[in-house]
Amino acid sequence: MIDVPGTLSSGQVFLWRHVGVFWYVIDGQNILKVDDTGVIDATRTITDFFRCGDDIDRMHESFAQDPLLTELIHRYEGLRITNQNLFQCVISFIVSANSNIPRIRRNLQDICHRFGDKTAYDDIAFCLFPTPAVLAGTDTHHIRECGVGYRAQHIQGASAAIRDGLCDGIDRMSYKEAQGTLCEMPGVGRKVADCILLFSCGHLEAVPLDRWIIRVMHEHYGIGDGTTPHTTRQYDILHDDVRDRLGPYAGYAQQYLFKMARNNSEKPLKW
DNA sequence: CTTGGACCTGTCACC
DNA sequence: GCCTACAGGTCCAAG
Repeated sequence: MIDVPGTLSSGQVFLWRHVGVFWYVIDGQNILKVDDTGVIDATRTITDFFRCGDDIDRMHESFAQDPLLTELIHRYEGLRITNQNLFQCVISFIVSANSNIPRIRRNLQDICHRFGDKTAYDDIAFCLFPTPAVLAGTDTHHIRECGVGYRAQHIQGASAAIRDGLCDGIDRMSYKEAQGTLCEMPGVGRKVADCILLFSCGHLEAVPLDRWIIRVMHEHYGIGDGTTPHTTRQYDILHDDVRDRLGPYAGYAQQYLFKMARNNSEKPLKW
């Protein structure tokens, strides 16, 4: 039903551990306990992290006219879009900018170890993700010690914005409205905003256009020229074309294509 | 509105 | 071993 390891290692989620037959996912101040059927317990609230309500059959139907996606939904059966804690998602993708996945994981783990509360669950030690107030009140010099470089200022600024209520009620905003709100934060441009809109706000029409997807859209669909857009205007134009081509489940389509692109790359994945 | 660069840090092909 | 390019982009100053 749900491909838990496949989903957790698909580049949407960075803070999780595989212990025995379970996976433990750090999701803000919450820790989710997961088995191969989905979330089975949590330290605070059991959330619908794997979006079990999504109509997968209907998504398959919407991909019926697309040979590549039709093949990919079978090859990667059970790959899901996640529904993550907003603040952690914001910081995760600010950290992801101009970086790479192994390093993103290290940076986020360091942030938890330095600034998050320590706790235990099933006799296993964990560090939670820090709150907006804690990171907002931390000097950028100390945030920088987590190896995030110039992103430290963005992390601090975005934390302060969220602490002050910028994103309150974002779940009730339209895609464009929420995008505008998110992009007010330092370090959040169109691509990072799309990650947050898709992985935390439930906007399935959001398609994060990273280097991988831009390459795939050019090579397999003839959309765009394969180079990363440099302006928000160029990004928006490309995003509209991609969304129109992939349909109402464009966010899911993006995740399948991203997985394919990474699996096809020569270098072994470092998870 | 478009173009050109800089930017922390780590890893990894090529010299 | 040493040097360069590049990594799930964003921001800022000029043209």
